[in-house]
Amino acid sequence: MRFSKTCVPTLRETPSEAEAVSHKLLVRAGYIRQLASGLYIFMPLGWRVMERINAIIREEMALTGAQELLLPLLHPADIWQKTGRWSEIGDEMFRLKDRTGRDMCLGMTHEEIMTWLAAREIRSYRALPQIWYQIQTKLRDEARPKSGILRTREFIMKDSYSFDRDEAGLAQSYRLHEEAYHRIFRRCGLRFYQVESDPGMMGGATAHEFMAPSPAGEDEIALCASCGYSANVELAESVPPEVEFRDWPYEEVHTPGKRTVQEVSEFLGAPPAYFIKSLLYISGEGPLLVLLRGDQELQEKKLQRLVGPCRPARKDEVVEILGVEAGFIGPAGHDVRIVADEALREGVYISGANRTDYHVRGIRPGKDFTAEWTDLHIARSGDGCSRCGAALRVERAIEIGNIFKLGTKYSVPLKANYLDEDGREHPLVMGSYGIGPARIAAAAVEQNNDENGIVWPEEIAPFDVMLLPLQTGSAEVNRVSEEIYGELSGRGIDVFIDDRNERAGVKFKDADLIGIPLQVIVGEKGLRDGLVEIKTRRTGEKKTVKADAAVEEVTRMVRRTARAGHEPG
RNA sequence: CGGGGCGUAGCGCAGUCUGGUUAGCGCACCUGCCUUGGGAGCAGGGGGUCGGUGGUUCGAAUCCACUCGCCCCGACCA
Repeated sequence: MRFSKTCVPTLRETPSEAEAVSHKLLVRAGYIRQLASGLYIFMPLGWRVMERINAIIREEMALTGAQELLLPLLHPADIWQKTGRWSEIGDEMFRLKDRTGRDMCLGMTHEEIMTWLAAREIRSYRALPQIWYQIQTKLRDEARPKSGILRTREFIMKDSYSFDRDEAGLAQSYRLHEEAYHRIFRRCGLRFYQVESDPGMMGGATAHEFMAPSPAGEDEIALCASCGYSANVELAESVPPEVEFRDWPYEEVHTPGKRTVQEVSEFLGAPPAYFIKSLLYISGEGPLLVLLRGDQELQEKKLQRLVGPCRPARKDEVVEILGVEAGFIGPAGHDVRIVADEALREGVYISGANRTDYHVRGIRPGKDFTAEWTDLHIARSGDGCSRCGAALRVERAIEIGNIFKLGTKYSVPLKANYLDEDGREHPLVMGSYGIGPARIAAAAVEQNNDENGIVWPEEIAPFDVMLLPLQTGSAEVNRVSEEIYGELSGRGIDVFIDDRNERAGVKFKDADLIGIPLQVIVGEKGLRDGLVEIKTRRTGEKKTVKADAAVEEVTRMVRRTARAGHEPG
């Protein structure tokens, strides 16, 4: 392809609204343009990257035996009503009416429609298992689109769905996806982790996320380098640092106006870890008291998994329910349900005295109060791994894929059943599996860039080679360039030739910014000795070769990286 | 949805507080000369309803009200 005939609007300056590195670079290098908040246009180079990613996904999905199909993105409401999600999901679903007044929505995901299809077309155990997938646009009216193409309101997703006769079959389909995802992300050149995740509203028990570490990510993951434990911090378990307790006797202390752990800690001269933090929450089943060590934070997702949807109590509710002002709540003497973090099981603590302006020192769990013990705190870097005790590391990461065991959550309400050998009817056991190609692209840029621009991983770069004829006025430069261009193209190598009538400096800058892995530089200077240069974008390394050997050498370099990318994970 | 910031040429910005020439600068764009291995130079040129609406005023990019849009933090996120 020729630069002069392609719309690649590179920018010298960073657009002011861009914050994330990938956003800045993708806009500057002419890959994407924004239409409105959370709505992006993929320019020719950007779309090539997406298509290359999708091609990898298709190849690897084919190896699982999955079949590609395409579903509508405009859905009738009644199917979503049958599974209950029409009412469960709030403003995040785009809703509309057709001309006859029928309620419709734009697909945020396709469990309902896939299950609807399976209900009609799968009858027998003989047809199982099935894996169906599509690469389709999804629409979600995000509360806050952000970071360029990392979180948008309209985005392309590869979503697949497995249908099995039982849990064992589902486990197999799940495993096939795990393996395929590892191959896909590896080929896309990403550093990533597979972590345990919260199944959330998807239902089912098991779920994993694929996370590409990056400061631009929205999630945090806890990792153990020693035993390999890895989980989203929403559910990551950890053992907070141990504390040397003091053998305080039980006594009330006057703490006038000191409410927060921080304030009382300073006032009494005892570190926060010696405190019990008491938080009142309101759940569907009534109030509950949540206890944490003073140096820990509550992970609300963990609490919600235990007690269902809940929220912090208001100040007036605290007084009404516990009979004490917030700030002086203690764990003892209440008849509400009490849940406490594991870290509090042992020790001697200070906590509220359930009396304004007083705290109690010398509280002993088990003796002075009882509770349901569970892991409720937020895992932090440096905490001990709950499996092996080694130090955990917490990193920010971009979610690039997820896999869920759904079970029969959708097949039951949509009556997606099959008949077994004995003619008995059973619901299909399902899984669902997503990948965001645009997030792969963004994560790849986040992880692969330098001060000059993008450094694409080989397999997802828009082209294999960027060819730079430095002097378009020179017949010799043009002749050699066109020859190389033609021969490489003939060998199936994708070449982008910068045939613009620009100065050499402009071409170098744009080539580095755009980030194609190899640059072939054809200039008058080199040609005087019959030489051209091959530059590796990532390392900046340049090698000089005879012009007539360039095609061979480039072919060798491209094939080598391509092979490396295909190695199984 | 709460908090903060910003809307002036394709991009990046100044001017707004303290109203008053023809609204300015850099980059980009067009023409010519010159130059040509890391975003050249000189000369000339095109491009703006100052986000929108309404108000105050002799006079509004500038002051006031409303409104729309975009970004960031948080809440949210099958």
